[in-house]
Amino acid sequence: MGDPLDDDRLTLAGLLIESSVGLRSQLGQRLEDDCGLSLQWFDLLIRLARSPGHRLRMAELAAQTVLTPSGLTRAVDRLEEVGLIARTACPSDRRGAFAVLTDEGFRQVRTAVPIHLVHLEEHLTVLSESERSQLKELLRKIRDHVNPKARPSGELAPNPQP
Amino acid sequence: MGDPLDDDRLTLAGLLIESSVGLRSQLGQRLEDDCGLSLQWFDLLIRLARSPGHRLRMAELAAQTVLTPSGLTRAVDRLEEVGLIARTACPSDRRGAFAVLTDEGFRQVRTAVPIHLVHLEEHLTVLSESERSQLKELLRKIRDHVNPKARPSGELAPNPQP
DNA sequence: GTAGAGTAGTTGCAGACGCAAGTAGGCCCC
DNA sequence: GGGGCCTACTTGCGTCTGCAACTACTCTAC
Repeated sequence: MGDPLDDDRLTLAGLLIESSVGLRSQLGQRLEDDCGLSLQWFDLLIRLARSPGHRLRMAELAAQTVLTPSGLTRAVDRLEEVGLIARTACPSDRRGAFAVLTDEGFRQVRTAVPIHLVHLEEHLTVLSESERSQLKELLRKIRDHVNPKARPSGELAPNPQP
Repeated sequence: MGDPLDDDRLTLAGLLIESSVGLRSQLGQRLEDDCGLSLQWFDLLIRLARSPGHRLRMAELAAQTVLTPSGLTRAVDRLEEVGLIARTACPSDRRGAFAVLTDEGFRQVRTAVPIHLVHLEEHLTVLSESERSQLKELLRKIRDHVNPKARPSGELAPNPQP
């Protein structure tokens, strides 16, 4: 006992990573099968769908997601190639580019979301309603500490602090 | 409201993934800088260090980690190349191989763990002691549902059910 | 206005991964 | 005891990723 190899915090970090990776691979598989979208694409599309004008600056999108700017460039390349999103120039800053959802892109998220929710629910049945909101708040604390930039519209704001 | 694009469960899944990915990149960076180990290597080494005889079958190791068998093969190749682990034949099944920690490998985990714990603690300060154990139990439920195979020694057993 | 510093996004390159096919060994049953 | 089926691990191949270097533009100070 007292062996640092068995420290509780290692267990916690391990569980966080394992559950996230496991969930991602399960959801990704199902989404791919049922909608032909990778989880990554879905993630990008839904973030655009929730943004005003269905558009977001590249940098903003990169900050919200798991990707570096370089990774985002290629991901957007691929999505553009299949016509789900498009790039448009930013009028106020000619260096910048917007990624904007095409109609087809929006149509696809719209149909994918309910299906994805079914998959997700299958994995969340192990948690009660109150456990879910507990978990959400705990994770939010970690996320905000670990990647504060993701917050703006990474997810909808919680009840704001008074 | 009621828009499925804003469903609470999407937020929850998003937070789980974002916090895990964020944590991983932060911890990986620090560990790399301070110990010269990637998080992946550290993960493999510590799993071996906790196993009887500092050894595990390849398949078991693959199940516990984030890797497919093929990915594990290469990861072990690389670790073998730098002398942190070695492969040994399994006497009872000549198809199988054990990955076993070398002395140097064990020495490196031993010194890396306390450093890693410091890094980890920096991110966990946002949670109280009781929040940590709450979070641990919630995540364990998800992990067990999403990747039951990881359980055996993926982490130490919790208080067993009576 | 223009030099210099900083920022947005893209690309060359090398490393790592997963899938599917391959190899080698175990296991069962006739 | 040997054909057929399964399992453990490895390898070929295509894809994706991040880092660092690069281009193009903006902003500040003079």
